[in-house]
Amino acid sequence: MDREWNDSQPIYRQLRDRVVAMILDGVLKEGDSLPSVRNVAAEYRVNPLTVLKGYQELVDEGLVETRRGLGMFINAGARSMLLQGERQKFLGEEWPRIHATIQRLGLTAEELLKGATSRSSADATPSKSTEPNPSKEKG
Amino acid sequence: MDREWNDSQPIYRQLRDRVVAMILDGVLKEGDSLPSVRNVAAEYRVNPLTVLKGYQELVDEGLVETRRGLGMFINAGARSMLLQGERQKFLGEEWPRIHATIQRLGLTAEELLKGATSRSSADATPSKSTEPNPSKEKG
DNA sequence: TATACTGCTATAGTTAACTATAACACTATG
DNA sequence: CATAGTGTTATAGTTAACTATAGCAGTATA
Repeated sequence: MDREWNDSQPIYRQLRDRVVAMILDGVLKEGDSLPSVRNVAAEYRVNPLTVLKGYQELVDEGLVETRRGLGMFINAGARSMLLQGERQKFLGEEWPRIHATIQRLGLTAEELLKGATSRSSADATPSKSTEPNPSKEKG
Repeated sequence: MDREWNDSQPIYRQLRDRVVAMILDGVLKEGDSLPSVRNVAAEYRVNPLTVLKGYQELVDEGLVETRRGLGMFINAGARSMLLQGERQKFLGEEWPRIHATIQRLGLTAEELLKGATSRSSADATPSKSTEPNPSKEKG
């Protein structure tokens, strides 16, 4: 877990996404309590209200439940709901755009599957040519 | 070109990305003029200032040039600059996150990169199991 | 000169995201 | 009761994104 934020999306949403990731990864199990609003706020140096907002999204999605005075707990079935819902969202809304980008950049499956997970540098030296998609030739 | 916007990113940036896509796709060639600020603003029902802001990003990136009274024109070398820069950005910043998501959802990057293009419905029926990453077993 | 295109600036207002600070309400422990 | 942990609400301020509206400045044509 890095302590930094992406400028391309609001913090509260990134926060929500991290919890989702932790549930999917099994780091947080059903019945577990989420780290407290104040703790998270302190750890990430973020306003408690921002954390709360992220957590509330999870409540609204039915993934998490609040017990007053105790904390927030992951509901039973949260993970399978997530697996289904997030898959659908990803395949339907995100992947098409991503795939289009990949093709536009002339990147190959090989290229992407090579270093993939742990890599965060990037050589930008694809195996093909410099002319990726000479298909459309508008007049 | 659809006339709609994504809530996950500011309009001016999406606008910039569309022009970039058109350059990469060869729809807009070097030397060509961009559609005018006012035209785009009218067509997409968006404020001219928002369009201008998107265009200015392109100018700042050195992809586009302004000729007062005439319009904005795509610079020579814009496409190869883009191919290099966007590849690097994608491989270094976006793909690692995307790949992590794919794995979390129990999907395989291979499969997505193979078929995928024209699909936008989403079945949520991956070839593996329903338990994607049972690696971590926190106490 | 006038007309009609360009990019661009100026002014001003709305909304969403985020912030700081404080206090309230509930639960468990002592 | 007090204490210390939860989530939650209230108040108020900053910033970025977007909007509406108007006008300036340059270019080309007539």
